[in-house]
Amino acid sequence: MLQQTQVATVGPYYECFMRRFPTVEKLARARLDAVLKQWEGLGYYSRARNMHRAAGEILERFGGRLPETKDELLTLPGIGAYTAGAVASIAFGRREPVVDGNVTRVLCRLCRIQDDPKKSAVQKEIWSLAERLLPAARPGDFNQALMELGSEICLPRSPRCDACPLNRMCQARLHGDQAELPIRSARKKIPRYTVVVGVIRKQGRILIDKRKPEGLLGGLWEFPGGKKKRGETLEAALRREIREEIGIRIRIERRLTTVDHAYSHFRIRLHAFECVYVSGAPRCGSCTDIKWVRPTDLNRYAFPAANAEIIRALRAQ
DNA sequence: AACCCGTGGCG
DNA sequence: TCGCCAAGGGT
Repeated sequence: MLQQTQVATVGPYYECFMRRFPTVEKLARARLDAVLKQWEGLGYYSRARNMHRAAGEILERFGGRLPETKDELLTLPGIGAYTAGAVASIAFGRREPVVDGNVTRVLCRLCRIQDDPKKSAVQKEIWSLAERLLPAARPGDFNQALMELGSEICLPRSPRCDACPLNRMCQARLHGDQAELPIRSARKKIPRYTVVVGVIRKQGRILIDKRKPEGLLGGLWEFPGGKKKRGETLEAALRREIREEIGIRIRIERRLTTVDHAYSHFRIRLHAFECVYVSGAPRCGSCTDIKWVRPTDLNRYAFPAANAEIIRALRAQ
């Protein structure tokens, strides 16, 4: 959960998740849909799918006990260098370093590394540094302290060097360029799309579909729709998408709400329309399941954040 | 190596 | 409104 996600955001999710799946076996035997429902709103849903798979492998290959060595941890889906080091050192007291965004920033400043830390050669250097700095005693505490230093003191924008216990030995601060490190390469421009979806009603029920198991928002439910093409009106785009993807005809009643949303590598403006079913038998184009559900049952399904916003608008009216 | 993959907070 | 960033991993 903590991968690319701040501790404060994870907190409540962790509590609910551990109540629902208190053991590896409970998690392994749960349905993926139930796991995704607990993960709903956290993002990067492949983490949930990987954790579910990992639970199964822990059960089969390790007798239900999480392995303690970094090498064994690395064999589990969703566990990479950082997570393996974190679990081995924090949970099991092994002497393994961790390098996350915080540690990268702290070490780039401490040693005044002026190269792009995304480059693999530089990553190697940072891991090597972290390993050499790591004491034999309480490696987990040391790792957490280093990350905490990064998240609380050695801030990305305006580091609080006055409060930093390492300020006397920080090479970047010695040169006064701590705020410019680590150097970040120019980001690519993010595309923006206009998306239309329909809240389609038929006899008091609403049509939702389940996304493919992999890829963007994999395994989550959504209101059907798709991208608008250039020169197309919103309504025409919606009718086309519903016809192509779901195979039914609808009547568009009115606009429900408009949501601006940013994903990891593009942005959308999402227009949701209230619609009424007209004719045709719903089928799945690229989706894997499709259902008519009662409005009060929407909360049983895992929706992405932008769709949750639409449900809020639905309840508000 | 370069992409893909969410969401919320912050300035 | 926008870019940046977060206890990264998979392909």
